[in-house]
Amino acid sequence: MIRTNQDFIAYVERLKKGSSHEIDEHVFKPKTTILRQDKRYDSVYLIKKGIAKCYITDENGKEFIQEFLGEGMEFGELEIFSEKLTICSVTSVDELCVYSFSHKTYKALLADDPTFNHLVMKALADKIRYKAPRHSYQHSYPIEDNILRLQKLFPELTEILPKKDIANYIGVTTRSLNRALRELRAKQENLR
Amino acid sequence: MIRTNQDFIAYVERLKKGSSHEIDEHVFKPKTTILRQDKRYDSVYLIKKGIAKCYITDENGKEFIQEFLGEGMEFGELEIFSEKLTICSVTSVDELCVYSFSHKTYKALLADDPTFNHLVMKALADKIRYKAPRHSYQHSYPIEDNILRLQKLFPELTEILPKKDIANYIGVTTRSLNRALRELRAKQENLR
DNA sequence: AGAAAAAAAGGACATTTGTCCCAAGCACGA
DNA sequence: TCGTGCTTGGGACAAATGTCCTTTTTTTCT
Repeated sequence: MIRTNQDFIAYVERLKKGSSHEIDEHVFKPKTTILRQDKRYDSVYLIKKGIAKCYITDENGKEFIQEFLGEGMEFGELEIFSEKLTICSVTSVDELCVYSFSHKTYKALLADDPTFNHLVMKALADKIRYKAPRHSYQHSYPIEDNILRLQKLFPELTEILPKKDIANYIGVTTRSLNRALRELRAKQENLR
Repeated sequence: MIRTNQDFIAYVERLKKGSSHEIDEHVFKPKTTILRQDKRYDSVYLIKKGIAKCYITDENGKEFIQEFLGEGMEFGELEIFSEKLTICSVTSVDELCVYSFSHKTYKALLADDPTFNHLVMKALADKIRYKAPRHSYQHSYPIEDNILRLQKLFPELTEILPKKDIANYIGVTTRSLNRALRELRAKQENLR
């Protein structure tokens, strides 16, 4: 659920030391919104440390969380390829350290550095691979199954995130999430 | 809903005429399954003409349609970047004409042809952009709204596709789709 | 520390969607 | 041309989820 990409971060750190490219560093406080849906930006970010949530808000104000980004994941890169507005808002969950590239630098790297090019391409492909089964799974299984799956994959996450985020990630209301959690607890009582 | 990419097809046709690369052509009959989920393949396909559906089947046999691919859309390309199994099955809806590249050829083009490289990258980025709001929308709105949206975007599609596919695309059962359609009809009666 | 705001939990009820059926229409192959 | 098997349409009921609201607890800010 929290996605990472060690290869990418390792390579960018190497690049930055080489210092032939301008790569900046930033630190954002928890709960800072870095990208806002439907705006235009001129930077691409790569997460060095921390967790960010990437989400869409619809007209009714409902949030739908696309993914949680961890070390080595980038955001703001889609706008390099089609000169459009950002589709997702991105907000830091805890303290977030990032590397940032201007569009200019990023494009230059894509064009001149085959390794970088390949890493970006792979990262895009992985985002697609990741999303496909996820939405399918969420549709096909009851909330309880989704919770169990999540708790198995990221036991620690339930501690960090507010219930609302977990609900938005699964795509249900907080009420439904609570109900499901209670039923799970009841079942575990019964087992003892 | 049926996605296309004219730039890509135009460029590949130009490439093929140049004939320095091996690009084959294939025609598939309607309802032919070209890729099967969880198998391994050695080709990438680009649609020249026709429509294909791209879907995931879960353990219970439920299909969830990811997207409908039209002219200029590719499939089987994700496996170039991570040497994994295919995540989606792909089946022709009507007669389907495709160009096909061996992985070897495709990789060579990616490495040596910057225009091709850029087109592929943009295509990947667009797939991500496309999926994000779609799943969010489907979750947040009732079936009726999803149908109306679909009918507005692709009035012809309702003719070509069996109801089951439309339901699978929206992510509901055929029963629910029918119910929603009937209610829509009733509402339109009332207006007159 | 104390007030205000946000998060968590859950009751009661409404609505949506799914499941399980059955029946009619149509389509394609033996 | 006659079946056999999809596709379509819908009834009846069950289950899941959402909405609205209230209460309690926790966090945050001054």
